[in-house]
This record gives sequence, C-alpha cells and structure tokens, in this order.
Amino acid sequence: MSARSEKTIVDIAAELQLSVSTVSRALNDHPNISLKTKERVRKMARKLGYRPNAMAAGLRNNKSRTIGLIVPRISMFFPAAITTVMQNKLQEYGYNLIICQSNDSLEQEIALVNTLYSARVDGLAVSATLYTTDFSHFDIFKQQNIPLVFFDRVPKDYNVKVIKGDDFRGGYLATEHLISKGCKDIVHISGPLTCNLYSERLAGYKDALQKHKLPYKKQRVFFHELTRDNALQTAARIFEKKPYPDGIFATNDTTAITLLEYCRNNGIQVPQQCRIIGYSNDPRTEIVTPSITSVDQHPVTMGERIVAALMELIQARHPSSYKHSQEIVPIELVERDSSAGGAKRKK
Amino acid sequence: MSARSEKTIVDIAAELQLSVSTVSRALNDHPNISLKTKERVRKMARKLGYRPNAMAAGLRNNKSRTIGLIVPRISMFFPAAITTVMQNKLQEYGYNLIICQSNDSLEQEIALVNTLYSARVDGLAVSATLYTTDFSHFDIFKQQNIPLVFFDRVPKDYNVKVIKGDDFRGGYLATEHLISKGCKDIVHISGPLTCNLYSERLAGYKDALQKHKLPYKKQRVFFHELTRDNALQTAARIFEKKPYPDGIFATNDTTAITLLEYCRNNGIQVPQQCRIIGYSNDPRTEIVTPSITSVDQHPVTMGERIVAALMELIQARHPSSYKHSQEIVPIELVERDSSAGGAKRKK
DNA sequence: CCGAGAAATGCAAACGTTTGCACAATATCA
DNA sequence: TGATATTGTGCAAACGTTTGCATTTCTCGG
Repeated sequence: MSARSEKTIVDIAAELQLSVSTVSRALNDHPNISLKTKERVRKMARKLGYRPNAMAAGLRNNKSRTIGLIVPRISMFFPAAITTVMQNKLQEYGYNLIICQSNDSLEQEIALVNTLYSARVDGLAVSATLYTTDFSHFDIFKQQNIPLVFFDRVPKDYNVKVIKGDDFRGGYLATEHLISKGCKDIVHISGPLTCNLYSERLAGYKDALQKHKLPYKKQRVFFHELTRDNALQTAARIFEKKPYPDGIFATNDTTAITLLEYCRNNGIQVPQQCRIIGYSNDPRTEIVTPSITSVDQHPVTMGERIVAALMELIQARHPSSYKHSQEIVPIELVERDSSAGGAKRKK
Repeated sequence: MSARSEKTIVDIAAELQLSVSTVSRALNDHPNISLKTKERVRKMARKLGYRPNAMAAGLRNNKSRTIGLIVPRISMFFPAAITTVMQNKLQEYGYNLIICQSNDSLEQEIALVNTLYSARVDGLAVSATLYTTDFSHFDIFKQQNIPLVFFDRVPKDYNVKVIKGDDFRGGYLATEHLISKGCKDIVHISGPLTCNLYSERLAGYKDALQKHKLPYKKQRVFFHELTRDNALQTAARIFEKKPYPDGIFATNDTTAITLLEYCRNNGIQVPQQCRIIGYSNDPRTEIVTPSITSVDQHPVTMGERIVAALMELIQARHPSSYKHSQEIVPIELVERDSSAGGAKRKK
C-alpha cells in the first residue's frame, strides 16, 4: 500500500475477496475470468477511483506504451506536420509520444538516444541531424529488437526501416519544370551533402539538366546551411553581376521565400526575370506574393506511414537478421505564380 | 536476471562482489559511498554496457521524469513555438516531454488527462480546448499534488498556476493603434467567448473604443471559430456594402492573413482603405504583402516561464491549500505595413 | 591495543502489476 | 454417486531499482 492515497489493485482485491491476479486479469479482459467477476471488478475499480500505474505494468511487461520521436526542430513546418499526424495516430493505438529535438547536434542526438532507451520506449522514429554519418549510437535499439524507423533524413547503408520522400524525383521535376518554362540558366541552392535529402535533390537537378542537354555549371550551385541569412548572402552573390540566372531551384522553402524577398527588394521581377521553386510546400509559399511553386512531400501520408511501420514492427518481432525495406512517399510539384508563364516550346 | 540480454545492477554487483544497494548508491553519487567504490562501479557499468531502466526507478520513486503537455494542435504557430522551447529546457533538466493534442475536443482532453496520470507524469502543462469550462477532470493532479500549469487558454476560478499573455492589453493596444491611425469604424473578429483569450481581447477592444469616445457597434463584432473559411465568409459580410470599416482587429493571424487575401482579391487597398491587425505575430505576418501588424505574445518567454513554474512546483511541494499565482507574459504590438500611414492627430 | 565514533556497505523490503503453474469449483457423463 | 473434463481463481514469483535500518569496517585518540 502506497503512502499516497492512490488505490491499487490490492485494494480492489481486498474489497471483493479476490486475489490480485484475478483483479488484474479481470481488468485486462482475460478469457479465463468469468463475465460476472469482470463486472464486479470493473464496478469496484470505478467506485474506488482506481487508476492504473503504467510504470508498474511497464516494468513487468517490459513495455512502456510510449514511442520516442527525434526531430531536428519541432517548429519547422515538415517535422511539425509529421508530429501532428503521428501523435494523433499513436493516441488511437494507445501509445504516448515523447518528442525530442536534436537541434541538429550529433551530441544531443546521442544523448537523446540513450535517454529514450533508458525510458524503454517501445519504438523510435528519427529524422537524423545534418551531420549524422555514423549511426552506431542507434545499435542498441537494433540489438534489443526495439522498432526503429528513420524518415526524411535517413542513413545510407544501415539496415533499418526507412520512409522517405522521392527527393531525386523532386529535384528532377523542379528543374524540369523550370526548363519547360524556358529557363536556360538555372541555379540550385543546396544544403550540406552529408544529408541524403540535399544530395538526392541535387542529383535530380543534375539529371534534368543532362536530359535536356543543358550544361551543369559548378558556379551555379551553392552549398550551405539553409538559414535566412545564408540565403540572403547567396542571393547577393547570384545577383551581383549579369547575366542573372533565369531560374532558381532552392532545396527548401525558407530559402525560396528569402530569395523572393531579395528579388522584390532589388527590382528583380519574379517570375518575369527569374523563376523560383522551393521544396516542402510550406504553407507560407501560398500566402507570399507571388505565391511560390514548391514540391509537396505529403507529410500527412508520411506521418501515417511511420506509425504504420512502427506498429508493424512492434507486432512482427523480426529477427535481427531481417532485411528492412525502404518506403518512398510520392512527391508532387505544386505550381504557383513564382514559376508561371514562359516558353511552351519544350513541353 | 531478465530473459533479455540487458545488464542490470545485479550484474555489476556480482562482478564487483558488492551489494546491489551499494551499486545503486554509487551510480547515484550517494555521499555514503567511497570515491573508490564509485569509480569501480562506474567503470564496470561502462564495461558491461549497463543502461538504467527508468520504469523500475520510476516505480520505486513514484517519479517518471516525464512532463505531459496538452495543446490544441501542434502545428499552430504558438503551441509549436512553446513546445520547442519547453522541450529544449526540459531536456536540460533531465525530463522527457510527452506531447498530446486535444484537437479542441473536450472528450479527448479528458482521455489524455487520464492517460497522462496513468503514466504518472511528474507535471502537466495544459492549454485547454475552446470548450473546456468545467476543469474537474484535472482534479486528480491537484489531489495528488502533481504540478499543474495552465497557459494561454486558462481556467477561470480554478486554483492552479496560470501563465498567460496580457490579452486585455493586447486588444486595447491593437484597437488604440488603429484609432491613432485615424480609424473610426473598427471591426473586431473574435472567437468563441468560452475561451479566455477572446473574451479578454474583446474587452480590450471595447475599452479602447470607450476611452477614445468611439461607439461600440454590435454589428461590427463577429464571433466564430477562427478557420480560414469562416474568415472568408466574415470578410464577405463586412465588405458586402458600404460604408466599409476603416480598420479591422482580428483576434488571430490566420484570420488577419485571410482578410488580407480577401481584400487583395476584391480591390480593397490595405492599408489605404482599410487597416488590418492580427494577433500572435505568426512568422507568416511578416512575409505576406503587405506585411501585417500583429500582437507578439513572446512564446519563447512563455515556454521558459512554464518550465520554470513546473520546476518550482516540483521542488516546492505546496500543500493543497496553497493559493497559486498567475503570471502575465508581456505582449508587444509589432507595427508593419498593414496599418501604416494615416492620421497623426491623436498621437 | 582497545574503545568510540564515523564512514562504508549489506539485507530485506518496498513499489504495482502481470503471469506460469497449481489448485479449487463446477459441469457433464457413465 | 463417482469420475473426468472444463472453467475459474489463487499463490508466489517476476520485473529493476531504491532506501531505512542494521551491520561491518575503518580511523583516531587515549
């Protein structure tokens, strides 16, 4: 009996002259307990205001009914959209969601992995930092056969369940769209290539150029962290001397929005002089003037897929030799004003 | 010894010929354990790859090292900003954050309260649903003396720690600002008055009108859920016949942004014909054209204050008769293009 | 060396719930 | 009525860690 006033199944058992194991089984709808006993137990539990202690059950079962989620930052559109869907879905399945931010620090990611393991989460979903290249700190989850799913920023050559957007195709479609609008001199603003997202979008950009027999120009591609300040600096470099590029494919929407702002402030007409495409279809792309064409990654679908994968892994109990699959969530180019008009020749 | 391969303090104790209690005390830096023993224990723990089981410690201590957070929806700017700050801060204090969404459903909120209690969270922070008027489902937290903090959408007449923005003053400043710009016919778009936020902003609007001897006109105030569709409908009603209002104070930014879009699409010049002010200083207000004047609620400060309050309550162990205080986080009017220019007479 | 006090460690039980196996109660059939 | 099969419940231990109180070990002073 706790020093606290909280009722336990010991109290219910005492009231009904039953054993605690019968009470436990009745509360858990065990087939061997009579319907009559179940009713008596449930009624007494209600009467006493009994509330289960998840830590006790979890210790006994080695199941916490909790899922861990590590994202770079919650307030970015894409992670927030995914978190929203995941939390709602997990709630339906009776799981709590522990949310964690790595803030793009590998050190913090490692600490979070250990903390979540200590909490004995039943599964873990991760969008890695920009700098995670060695994933061995996740090995403990694999060794203990705890479901592990990577999404968005995912590992190369690490046998684990992966759910990602079609970044290669996204880069390809964005670039091809600019070409179809008549653009011949297309800039690509990318991020650090340690991250799969940016290397694949870049590869798609390169492929589209090649397919349309346009030259790949090294000085037309930029790599840096995708902050607003960096975007302003890059814009200044792009537009510091003529000839200006006639199209820009930015690897994220923050950069695209910032470029648009720079153009507006410096008398560069969008889309007339230069077309702009972003990535992620952040709601902000819709409300700026002109609205920005962007690649939609379907975060709702991705969130649902992540939860479905976690649930499948929890049920399945795959052996550690199991070869995990990779799921690609389709992307879609959403055309708006920032790339409107232009040549129809190559359509 | 677990059927799993995980090491426990029993294994460390066996390796070092010590009792499990000594190992536990050594790992927890207990003053009664010699430095030498602590070192031996830590070293063996590292060697064996020991990882604590938080559920076991939590059961023994009745402390989960977890904080629950219930918000209406994660993806709204304000809750996301607060969640971001809270999670980072709680991480520093060694707490995990369980994130939950009520989706503005009272039923869901009640279920979440029970789930989080069952998880034995060490504290709970809540922004209530629009429809929560009876807060008795939170009583269990008060009875068990588990720290409970309400923020943003907070209860009336319920002895609990409250942290909120100065909504009265926000409504007052917004309205006064429009008046100072020469507006004489000011609309206010509000939400459901069961929610403290909207009733207080409305009160501020009324007070500013009164202070400046402008009449309060019932037909110039609208109440509905603050969706984009509702905002479009209200805009259509506002601008369906002349004379148009010359100022609009919208109680949230989504509504303000939608009004701006409506005006742009219907040939109403902002700010020349009608000025618009929103609430929350959502980053979107900055990037639309024209940018929107909005009331900033300082979500970073609020998130920090919430965590500080939780930590204080966890340390303090107030008796249940304790009278909880209310903290007001200052607000600030951020002037932008949507309310620029105009009369300087009443400055 | 001995005794007293301080420092360090061990024993045993606690925490609340679940479950394998044993036992009791009930139902059915000869 | 007795034997057997089926249904329902109880006993005891498990889970991993922490901590009150008891015991042991060490240190210092006489």
